[in-house]
Amino acid sequence: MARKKEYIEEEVIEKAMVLFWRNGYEMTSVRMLEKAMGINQFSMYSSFGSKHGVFLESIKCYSKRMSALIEKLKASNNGVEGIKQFFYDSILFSNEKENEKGCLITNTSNEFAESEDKMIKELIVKFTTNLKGIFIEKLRADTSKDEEVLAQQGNYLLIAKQGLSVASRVYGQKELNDYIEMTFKNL
Amino acid sequence: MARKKEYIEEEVIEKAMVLFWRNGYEMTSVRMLEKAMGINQFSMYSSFGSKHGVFLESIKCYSKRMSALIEKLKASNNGVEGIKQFFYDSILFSNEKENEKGCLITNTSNEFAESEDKMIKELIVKFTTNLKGIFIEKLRADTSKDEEVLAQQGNYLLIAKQGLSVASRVYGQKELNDYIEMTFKNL
DNA sequence: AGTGAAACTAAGCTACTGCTTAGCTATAGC
DNA sequence: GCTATAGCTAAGCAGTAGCTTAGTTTCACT
Repeated sequence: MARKKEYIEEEVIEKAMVLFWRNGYEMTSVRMLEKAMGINQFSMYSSFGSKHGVFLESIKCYSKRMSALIEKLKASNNGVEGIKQFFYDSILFSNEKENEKGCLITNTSNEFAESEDKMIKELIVKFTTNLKGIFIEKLRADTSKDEEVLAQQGNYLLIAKQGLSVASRVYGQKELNDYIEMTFKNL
Repeated sequence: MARKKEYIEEEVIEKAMVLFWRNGYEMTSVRMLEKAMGINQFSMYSSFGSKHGVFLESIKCYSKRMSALIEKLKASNNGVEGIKQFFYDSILFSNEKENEKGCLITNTSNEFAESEDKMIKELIVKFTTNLKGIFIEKLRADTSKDEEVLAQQGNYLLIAKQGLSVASRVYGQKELNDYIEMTFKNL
């Protein structure tokens, strides 16, 4: 006894996800979402409650899409080779969405670093701890590597993420494949 | 034959720098700058032209303040120990400004990653390539380390900075000292 | 003391933010 | 075919963004 929705929520959220991925949360306005999602602000707010709600669903959508790649990583028996493949797959996913950005969760983690947003933090922690665990497991399983070296590399990764390191972000996404190649060929 | 300025540009820029350092460019409003710098918007605009102008000068100010630490790093003869000291000095500089954030240049590099802002990019590249060069030089000079391992560590650093890595940003600034300690004690 | 130029204050400009609401339209059940 | 209900459109809300400007004050010079 009422009118039908003229859109499918999963479909419009996927479009929102791409936009948030490209611009980040703060740099994406409700007007931009309106255009990209192809629905009116009213529909957006009645479906997802707020801009924040749209963002949360977008992250969940991203997380869901990454699950397939993570399952593939889990299933791989070769430690380092599996992780390398995972990086390639991630880039493929980005290209598919015509997106030059890295990982949406990492970007969000950076943008919300000083924020107290519990729902966002929870989603990030859930995603990253899971993946970190799988990485460690895969690397441990690789008997060809010295554990001491792996530990050091892990710590370097953490320090770099802390942003205290001053390694530049000058290089573009294009050169990334080369870096991955360079890094993993020595492992 | 005119009125005197009631403020010193270097002094108010230092206050702007601290604010930008804490909040980033976009999250710092002209009203906030007005209060922090203790001058009126008109004065701000007549001295620096725009919010962007204030930001550029703030980065230059930061860069200048870091020069002292960089000179100390250059003068050090012990490779890894010098870099470790540099990290500690950086934290000290942050604490001095009652600031929990990492490096302003790194933060800016992240915030302006997809931007086309040439002046900002130029300042970032200048700062980072210089420091990266010094790091490499210092590490090369340390004969106690295997060059292969160093190369790998450098690449990891780059990959992590690219944001493709999914190492979490969950850890706070407080734990950072421990991480530095952990990382360098194995070097 | 009077004058011109620069620095000051405070109000106001337009554009945009996230979000709401009044009024119209399509639909399922009777 | 009528009605209740939910979705739709588009205008508009208050708040804030970066920036400008009209009007006033201070000062070095004559």
